[in-house]
Amino acid sequence: MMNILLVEDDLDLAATLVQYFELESIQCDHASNGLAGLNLMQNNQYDVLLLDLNLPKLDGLSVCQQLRANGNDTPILMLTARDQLNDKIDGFDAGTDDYLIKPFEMQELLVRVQALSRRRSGQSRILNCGELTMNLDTKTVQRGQRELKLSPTGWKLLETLLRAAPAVVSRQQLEQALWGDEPPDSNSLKVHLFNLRKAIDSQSTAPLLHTVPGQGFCLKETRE
Amino acid sequence: MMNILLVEDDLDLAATLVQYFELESIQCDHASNGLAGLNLMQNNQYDVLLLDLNLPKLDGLSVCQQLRANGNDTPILMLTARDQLNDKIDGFDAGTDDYLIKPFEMQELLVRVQALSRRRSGQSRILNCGELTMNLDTKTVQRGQRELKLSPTGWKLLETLLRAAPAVVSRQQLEQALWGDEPPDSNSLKVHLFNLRKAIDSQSTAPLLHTVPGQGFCLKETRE
DNA sequence: AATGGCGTTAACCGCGCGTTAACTGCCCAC
DNA sequence: GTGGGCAGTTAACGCGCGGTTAACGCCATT
Repeated sequence: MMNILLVEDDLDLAATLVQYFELESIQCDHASNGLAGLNLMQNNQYDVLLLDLNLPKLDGLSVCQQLRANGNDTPILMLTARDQLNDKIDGFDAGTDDYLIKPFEMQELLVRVQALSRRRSGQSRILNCGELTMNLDTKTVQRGQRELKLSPTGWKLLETLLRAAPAVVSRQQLEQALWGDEPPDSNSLKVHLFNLRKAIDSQSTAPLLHTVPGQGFCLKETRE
Repeated sequence: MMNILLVEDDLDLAATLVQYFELESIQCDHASNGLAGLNLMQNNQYDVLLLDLNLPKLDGLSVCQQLRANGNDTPILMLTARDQLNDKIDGFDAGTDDYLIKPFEMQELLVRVQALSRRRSGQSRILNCGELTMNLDTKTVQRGQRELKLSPTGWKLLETLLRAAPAVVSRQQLEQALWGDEPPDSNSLKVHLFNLRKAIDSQSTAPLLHTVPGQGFCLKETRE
């Protein structure tokens, strides 16, 4: 069962689309502004994101950029009334995967959504690094055979690190991923990282979570 | 460097496209019929496949189906003169990732190709000079096989030198890069450069970091 | 009302890193 | 031969970053 998110401020259109998708047995959530959409994306797992370009609170391009900055690589299909080529280019630069000009035919939207989701679903919904594996479906994390218990923030933290691995993720990026634009004042991130370390690395010989001084943190196997 | 395959029987159009891609430094192979295209696909590794729908010997849809049946999941962008919705649906059913209707603008083709290839491979960002390589994602630096350990400032210093290499960078520019408009009073830069030298060049025969008296510093391979 | 999980906050600590100053060695001018 | 300037080298100091711990408060569950 496919599960997608539609972010669209035209409520009539939104209702029509949601209904149409239901007929095709596609579960379609809906947000009517950019901020709400971003929130839903951060707290749920969707197969495809349908994103209007002109949105209240936060426009589609910004939503797209923020998601990508957070390491979210859900396929994004942009909807727009403007058929200017420049907009398309901006969209692709922001990390969009496809584009559709209003007005469009429902059938075409459907096949494009299916194409995007198909490409995605080829990839397994399992993230891993070394002997560490995170299953996005069952929401479980294992180090080797041992199953780890993580708090919600610990989970999100690990997920963003895993998606980026073995690249380094800066403090700023991590804060952005955890709290959006309003990070708490103090060293909360430090504590969460400490707890995550305890969960992941404490009972093992070789640590996976490394700090790169002045740069950030990364997950990496150290072999030698 | 991106590497794509174009399967197109209109030789004029094909020539134009290949040329255009070259301007964008995209390597573009060409086949003029379906069978030849299939052969090339099976013997090479491409980032994206541009596929015309109407082709001699074997039409685009069949090529697409055969590739997918063989487990090849290279992103496919279909080109076609017919803009019938039914064709699109057939295309997506066969495993196509995107669609473009002739005539199209080159620029649009370009961004769509880039979007497809981007999704496929997260290309890592790397700077290098001689046997020195700096990976901006994993924040690691290697000289040959040996991995180097740098302090945050050492890193920044090396990065600005690498970006400029093999050009000379003045003291002032380096100070600007490290501290912005308020450089520390004394010979801090000298010390950092000394440490950087120690990290990069100490265990090697040929130094890479050179000082140009009265001018500044540069990274350069000295071959003689 | 009591409990426990979880996120935030503050305080503390050790050490790495950056800064600083002082010194050396070299080249060139006089 | 002598002095000044420039680049390289070394060691000491002190701050701040990152790690660690404990306490507090919120919320949900019972």
